[in-house]
Amino acid sequence: MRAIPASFYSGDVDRVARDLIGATLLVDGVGGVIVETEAYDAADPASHSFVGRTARNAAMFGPVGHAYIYRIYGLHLCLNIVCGSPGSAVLIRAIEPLHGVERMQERRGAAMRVNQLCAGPGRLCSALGIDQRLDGASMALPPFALFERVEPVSIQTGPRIGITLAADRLRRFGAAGSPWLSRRFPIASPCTAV
DNA sequence: CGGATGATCAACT
DNA sequence: GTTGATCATCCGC
Repeated sequence: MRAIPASFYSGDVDRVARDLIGATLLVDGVGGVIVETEAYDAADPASHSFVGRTARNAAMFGPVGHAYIYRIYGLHLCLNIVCGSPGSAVLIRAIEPLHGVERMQERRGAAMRVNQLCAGPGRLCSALGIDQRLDGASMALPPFALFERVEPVSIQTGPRIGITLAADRLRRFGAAGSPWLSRRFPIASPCTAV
């Protein structure tokens, strides 16, 4: 497996969000293959960075390839990877659990169904043991590890989830037909092979 | 099953 | 005081 270099994150955020589908994400050896992402940037009303740099979103304007982690709805954490244009990032929404599934189950509870372990940004952070202190940390250094996609994937596009502003933009990307998605894509949404 | 609800934090008005 | 890039649980079919 080839580690993802910093150059991977330059250029169009949507392209990065697409290329991260199929990549392998590990936190302290626990993780799997990314199957769902969303793209955000400073020109996007739905993005935290739309209002400019603040204390919370500072990482979004920091080094490329680092993590932007924030708390949502008072309880859950979400993991983003900072991209080339300032204020842009990719939200990691779901992965296929492959490594350290036992540790994930310890964290999420044994009752949790395996296909729900990492299906959603909050669940994913919980299962991988991500905490807010990792905000701003490099995705290329421990405890993180990121590896490039090896197999070709069919990628589906659709509207982002939980968004009210700019809800019509198709900036959610997923491995077509994957059983590990947080939600199914609307039928007849665009699908491209990569 | 599907929809409603409450949990609980931090940024911003 | 309000509002979220959410999730687990409860309740009604």
